[in-house]
Amino acid sequence: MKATIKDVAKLAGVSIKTVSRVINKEDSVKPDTEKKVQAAIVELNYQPNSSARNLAATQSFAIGYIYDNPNAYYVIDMQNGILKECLSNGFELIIHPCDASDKNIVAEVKDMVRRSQLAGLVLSPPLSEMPEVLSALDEINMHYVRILSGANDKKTGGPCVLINDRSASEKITEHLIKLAHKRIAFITGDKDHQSTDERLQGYQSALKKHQLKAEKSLIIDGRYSFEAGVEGAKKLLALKKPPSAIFACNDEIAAGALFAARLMNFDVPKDVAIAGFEDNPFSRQTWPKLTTAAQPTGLIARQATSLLLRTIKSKRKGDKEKIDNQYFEPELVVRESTQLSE
Amino acid sequence: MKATIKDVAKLAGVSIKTVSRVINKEDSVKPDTEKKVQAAIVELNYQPNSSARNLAATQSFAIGYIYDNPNAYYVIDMQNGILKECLSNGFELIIHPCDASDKNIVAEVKDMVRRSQLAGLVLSPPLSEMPEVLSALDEINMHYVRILSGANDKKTGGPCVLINDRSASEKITEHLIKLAHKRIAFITGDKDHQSTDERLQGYQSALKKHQLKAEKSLIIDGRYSFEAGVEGAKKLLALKKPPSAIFACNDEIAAGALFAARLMNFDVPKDVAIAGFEDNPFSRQTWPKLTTAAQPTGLIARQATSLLLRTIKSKRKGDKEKIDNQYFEPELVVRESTQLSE
DNA sequence: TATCATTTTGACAACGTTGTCATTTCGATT
DNA sequence: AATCGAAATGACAACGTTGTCAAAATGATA
Repeated sequence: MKATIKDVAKLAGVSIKTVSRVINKEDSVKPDTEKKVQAAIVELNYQPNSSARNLAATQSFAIGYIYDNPNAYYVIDMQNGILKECLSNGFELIIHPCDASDKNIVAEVKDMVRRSQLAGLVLSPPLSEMPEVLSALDEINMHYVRILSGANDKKTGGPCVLINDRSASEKITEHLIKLAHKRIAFITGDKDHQSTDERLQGYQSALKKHQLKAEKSLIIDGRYSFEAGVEGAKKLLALKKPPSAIFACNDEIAAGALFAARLMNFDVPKDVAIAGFEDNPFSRQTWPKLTTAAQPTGLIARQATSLLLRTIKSKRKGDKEKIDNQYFEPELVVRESTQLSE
Repeated sequence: MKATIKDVAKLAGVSIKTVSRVINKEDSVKPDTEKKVQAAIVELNYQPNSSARNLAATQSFAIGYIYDNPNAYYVIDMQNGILKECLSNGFELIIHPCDASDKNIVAEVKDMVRRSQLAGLVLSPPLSEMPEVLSALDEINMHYVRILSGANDKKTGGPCVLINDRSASEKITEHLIKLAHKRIAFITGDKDHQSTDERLQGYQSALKKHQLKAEKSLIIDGRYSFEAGVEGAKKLLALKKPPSAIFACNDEIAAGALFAARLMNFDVPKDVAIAGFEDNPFSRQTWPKLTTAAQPTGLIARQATSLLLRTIKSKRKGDKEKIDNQYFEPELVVRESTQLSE
């Protein structure tokens, strides 16, 4: 039969409440007592009943991850990272797929938070960038951590993990410039995603830094999709003076560009160099393999979750601990789509 | 403030227990009473507290999805499908990534089931095919539903959703045969995955049916990975008499084969046709696009979950309802990697 | 109308934790 | 040794549901 806290208490010769204190890492337990309790826990292979915990405790031990991201690899990496951090802190994860473009998204999020009695929320783009979602969460006083593109802290409720897409974008652009490209085109992602802005700005600032003209006609409005990449690249390569390099806002677009280049008989990278962003696994499986910028999604997820849990715990204790934002910078990964290896 | 069952009871003018009965769809409630209760539930926007439910009820209202599958798209589709079915039945989903090749996998699964007090488990390949996992679950009397490749019911504990990979594999092979290919090669997936067997058998039986010789040298041992596809296809295309078509055990392998063909200056599909399996999203993003077999993963997941929940509920009531297995057959999707569109 | 079986309802004790507050123990200070 | 304050522990009532079993309402039958 499954051991309860009562059994542990009896075996350790202490009260139920003391065991509870040990489980919750409260600090007013003598080291001696704690050792006894821990031993009993191990001996009985005791696992706290999370339902009972959630019921009795004022706040719950579950956080949520709401995602709307067409990139399955990203979601899985995020999810696994969050889960790891949850597990080592005695929290549970409730996942919830959603459609950010749905008009009822705010109600949906609120509903989910209520139904699952969450203690907090991990938000990734595009949800982490939607003011209406954020203010709804602020209204009901829900903790959340946001993962988003941006170099500096926009003022908001909760803590953030910021990905410096702009700087990484500069790196990619400079890599192309170093390869002597003068006419570098850019295909954007969804207009309302902050990452699109950041990456575009990085591209533009790199051009400026190296005194290259940013031609309007070389910037194509796209979306984060393969098809947008195909279309965008087709337009670019059909120009009277086509660009010698295309920097796509993410790998999917870049894969589309690769496809279009092939279609129009442009050799990559000889006739046109192509670079992506995100280091999606398939960026290693295209021909040629894609130059891109890599971010450690799993790690980012873990750190974000850690931030969130710390916020929750500190609020519970009434601490005024300042939780600092975290910063990440994607790294340049050079592959054959821009530079043939020798 | 959040409404409790007590508030609903008061508003509806009945006892708490009656409300509980309505929530749990027990049958001994008068239609009149039920209507009143439902109205009160709606008016108060009442949501049952799942922790309290799980604590009080003998069995829990949570099921688990354990996955070890390198294909993120598959996992996400599965997960979303399971989640939908859970939501509409008042169940929660606990997800748990794992490594099926880990020696401690059985202990890990058991532990997870205990910790989260699950009512049941959804198993997809390769976990759904591991006897040691299944017997461990049988031992602790845990309900589960298995999703796996196979045409007919292997005797086992729980219900199954069976995917007829063999028949789909025959279809692909016959498609190649109809295109006048005589020497069709096959690159296998992981040896210990049932899907590898099934697909290989489908390939072989199609050859036989059309009186084609199954040359040993044209069957290459691979794994479910891009790299295995590259290597396998390299070997095949380096043969003195290379095959005119390659049928890869899944899309990732096929993408690798495509890569190798390009590397060795074989035009696809003119010099060599290539087909995959699974209809992974990226099979539409390769050059040329991959011919493959598509299965409705989300739907499969929902049906499997429905099967599981029915099993759980019927066992609870002591019913002896027979739960039937479900069958799916992937469909042939013809694209440019085997046949140029006109 | 009286009786009985059946259906429908309700009272109350679980379930396994945490929160609150009272009590005990301990060490330092007089 | 007596006193005090702080640290450590414990007793007991929550938390919001479901299970059990008894009570009330209903309908059928005599």
